[in-house]
Amino acid sequence: MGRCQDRGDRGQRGVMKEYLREQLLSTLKKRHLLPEGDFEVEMVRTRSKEFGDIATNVAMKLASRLKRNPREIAQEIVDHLELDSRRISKVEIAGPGFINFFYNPDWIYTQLQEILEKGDSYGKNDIGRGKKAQVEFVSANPTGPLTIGHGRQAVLGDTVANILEACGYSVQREYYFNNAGRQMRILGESVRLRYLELLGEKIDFPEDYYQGEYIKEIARHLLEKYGDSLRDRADDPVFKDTAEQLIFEDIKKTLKRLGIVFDSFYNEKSLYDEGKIDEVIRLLREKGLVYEKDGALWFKTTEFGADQDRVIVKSTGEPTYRLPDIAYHKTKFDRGFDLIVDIFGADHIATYPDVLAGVKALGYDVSRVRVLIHQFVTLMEGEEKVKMSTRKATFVTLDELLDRVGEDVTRFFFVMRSMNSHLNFDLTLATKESEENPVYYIQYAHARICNIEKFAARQGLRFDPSADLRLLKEEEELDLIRKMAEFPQVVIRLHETLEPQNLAQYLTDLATIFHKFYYDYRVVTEDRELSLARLALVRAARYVFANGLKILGITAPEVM
RNA sequence: GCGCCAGUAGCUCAGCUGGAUAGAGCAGCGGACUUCUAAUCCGCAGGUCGGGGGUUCGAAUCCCUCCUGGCGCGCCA
Repeated sequence: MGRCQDRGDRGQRGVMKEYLREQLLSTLKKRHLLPEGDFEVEMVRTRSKEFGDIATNVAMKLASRLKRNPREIAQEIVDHLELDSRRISKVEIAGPGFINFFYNPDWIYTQLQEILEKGDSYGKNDIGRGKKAQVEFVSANPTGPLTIGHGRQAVLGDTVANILEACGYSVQREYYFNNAGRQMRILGESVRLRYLELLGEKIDFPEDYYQGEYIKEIARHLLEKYGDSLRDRADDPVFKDTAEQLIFEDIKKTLKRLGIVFDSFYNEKSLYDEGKIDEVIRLLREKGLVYEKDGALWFKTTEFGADQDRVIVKSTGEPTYRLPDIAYHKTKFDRGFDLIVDIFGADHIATYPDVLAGVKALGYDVSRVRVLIHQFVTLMEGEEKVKMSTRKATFVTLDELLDRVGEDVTRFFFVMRSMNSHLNFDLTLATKESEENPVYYIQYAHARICNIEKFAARQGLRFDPSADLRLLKEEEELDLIRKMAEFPQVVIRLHETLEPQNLAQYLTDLATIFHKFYYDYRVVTEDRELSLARLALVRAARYVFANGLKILGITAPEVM
């Protein structure tokens, strides 16, 4: 693991990229083609394999600065470029002036070899080695079951955490909640009223209380446990506390189904109890960043680019939500996280700049914070749009979705699209679509490989790492290796973008190439040596599928 | 009025930070199982990348402007 420098590019492909970049740079210098000022030799992906494995656009970028024909420049570069033929077997000029490089097949085999050697750890890197990261997500107050909307955030957050783990970070998954606010007070009251109803009292249940059936269930639970002894205990915290406890259990159970387990639950209330709220006020006061007006305390967010200052303590003496949020984020820094990821729904788009301004005001390095905003899931019941509200109990729970389409499909569905896009979720089509879900396409590839290995074992053939990989000469075989070799770069890119759909996309592409190979060639043939080489090939593919699916939190079945 | 996100095939969406002929899955049409799993493969059809300007060798991608949809813009959280 020692060879990793602290740069983006790693692995064989990265090494090749650097090699070509250096050779090109020295050729440009030699031919006095290097312009004044900044100039980067850029290596780009090729559109398809007929354009080689990797290309550069330097000739085109130089054309305007040198006022010369790009193809002519490309020709001059190629004529004077000295390359190791063991690495690059062919160089071509194509299109408007691309210089395309073709890897020597030997080089491709070394990439396959690397996958086989690394196995389960292939694709991982140590960008985050020795660093602590925290991902905060879901963070729904325990006022009701998780909905499909929460599901998107839950899966997104957990997948981001998986990505960071694959990059060597030590990751903490945290759930932030508040059990002391108005919402929770109403929750407790809602339960109490339903309890009284069960005791036969006539209750006028307010419209803005929690309407869900689960409130009645909690009330029944109280009735069984305490009988009618709570009838006149209007101020007893037991209503709220029991509701909180039962709902949290429910939430955790749902998350567990998706394979999501939080390392930490952070209660907003503790910020008050431990004096962290007052501390923030004191610090901001010392820095002269707050002032009083109209009986309220204002934070000078305008000094951090906002259009107006914000109230952090109301004239009633109560803090606004901003203050605990800032104090909470302060604890993230104080707890020593090198990378802090916040995942919010689109409705919080306007609040996070205030929070960042707050921690910045306290002297922290805001560049450690990555805020991921995801758009909402629009739930469709056929043509009908369903407005979801926990309060009104017009929601479809995450559990119901899991019952209908299953855990793997749910996870894949929520990360196969960009978080920036609205997700149209037609419930009536969910089950039907799940039968054709692309997640099966990927899982099937993995299962097929497992089956091949079982079949081969029955023929007395087992994966042998010393197989002669040079027997893999077919285009489909080389395509598969090329695609697999991209995997470490994909993970590095995931670390940069934190956009899991890139991985979903990659695995789908890889599965396409694998299935095509499978259809065209048999792994187990009469030719023992070739069979061993192909067994090594599919073993490598199995590693990549399994490693990729693991990051997505999706099972890699051996049989389907 | 202001901010953020989106607008790409009939539908749902990708498009790797400005590259070569814009892709996939559904849906439609036509083919492929005596074979290691047909949850697969092959082919056909489907596009003024919301409209209009601009930047440059080159734009779905960057800038400006307009249109449409979503989410926000509180001494609510």
